[in-house]
Amino acid sequence: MAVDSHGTHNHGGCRTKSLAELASRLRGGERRLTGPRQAILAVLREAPHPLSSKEIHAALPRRECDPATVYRSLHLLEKLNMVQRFDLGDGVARFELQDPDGHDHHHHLVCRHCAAVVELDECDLDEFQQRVAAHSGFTLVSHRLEFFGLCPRCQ
Amino acid sequence: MAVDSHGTHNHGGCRTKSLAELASRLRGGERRLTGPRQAILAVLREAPHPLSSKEIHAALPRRECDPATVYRSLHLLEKLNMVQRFDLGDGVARFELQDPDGHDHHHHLVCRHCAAVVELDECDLDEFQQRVAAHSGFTLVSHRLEFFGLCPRCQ
DNA sequence: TTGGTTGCAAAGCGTTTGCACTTTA
DNA sequence: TAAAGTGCAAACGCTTTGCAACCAA
Repeated sequence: MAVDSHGTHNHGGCRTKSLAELASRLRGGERRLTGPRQAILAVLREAPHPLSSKEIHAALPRRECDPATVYRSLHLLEKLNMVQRFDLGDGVARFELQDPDGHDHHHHLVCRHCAAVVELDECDLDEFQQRVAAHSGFTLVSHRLEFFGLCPRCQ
Repeated sequence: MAVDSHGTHNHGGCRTKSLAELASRLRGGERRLTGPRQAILAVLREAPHPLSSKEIHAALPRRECDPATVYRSLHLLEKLNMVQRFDLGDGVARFELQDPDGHDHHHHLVCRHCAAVVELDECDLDEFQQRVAAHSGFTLVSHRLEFFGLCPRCQ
C-alpha cells in the first residue's frame, strides 16, 4: 500500500532495529519486555500506515491480549518516543513506528471517501513555523498537518 | 484575547451579518430559525477562538437548551458552512464562525500547557498542497494544520 | 396544521482506571 | 520476591440517537 514513488516512503527504516531498540529502551526505564509489547511492536513493524488501537488489537496473532493492554502499551511506546500518534481526521488515535532518532517527521494524505492513506515525505513548514514562533513569542513550536482529498479510485 | 498585531486577526468580519445570514440560509433549506440556534450563533459571534460544544452550552444566556440541541445545531451550521470545525489537539471538536464566502481559511497556535489559542492569518501551504495533489492523483485536496508550543506565560 | 425541532434519557464509542492476579527480572 | 504488567469490568467524556412533546412557518 505504501507508495514509494512520487515523494512518498514506507518507513522501512523503522522496521529493522525496533525490537532490540524496544528492549534497551525499556531496560533504561525499569520497564519490562513482555509478550504483548513485543506482539504490538511486531504488528506496527508490518504496518505501512498508522494503526488504531482497535486495528492493532485485531491484528495480534491470537488476539492474545486485552484491549486495555494495547492502550497502555501504546502510551508507553509513545512516551519512549518509539511510536508517533496521529489523528487522521476521524478522532481516532492512530500510531506509527517512529525512528528512534526522530528523523522521520512526516504527514499523511487521507481519502475522504475510502480512508486510504498515502505517506508523505516532504514537509515545507519550517519557515512558516519559525515565523509563527517569532511573531507569537511561543517556544518549542511544532505542528500537526494532514491532507484530505479524493483518491484516484474514489473520484 | 485575540491578538491583532503580528499577523493575527479576530475574525470580526463574521460577526456582523451572521444572524441575517443564518435566517436566509435556513429558509433556503426549509429549516427553522429557533431560539437555541440564534443563541448559539450569538455566543459564537462573541468568541475570539473556537469553542467546544460544552463551552457553548455553558455560555448560553440561561443555559436554556439541551446539550444535545447544541450538538445538533452545530452540525446544521456546519452543513450550512456557517461554522468551521477544528480539532486543537485534545480530540474535542471546536467550532468557529465562518465567513459565508469561505475566505477565512486559517490555523491556530495552541499552548501545550495552558491551552491558550492564537489565531493565525497566514497560510503558506498552497504550493505544498498542489504538489501533494499532483503527485498522488488525489483531487479536492484540503488540509488541517495546527501549531503547538509554549506560550510566553508558560515558558 | 404539520413537519422540523427540542428535551430527556439512553446508548454508543474510544479510552481510561481500579483492583486483584500474574509475570518479568 | 518485589515491582511492573495484565485481565477484567466498570467508569469516563464526548457525542449520537429514539421518541414523545413542542413550536415555527
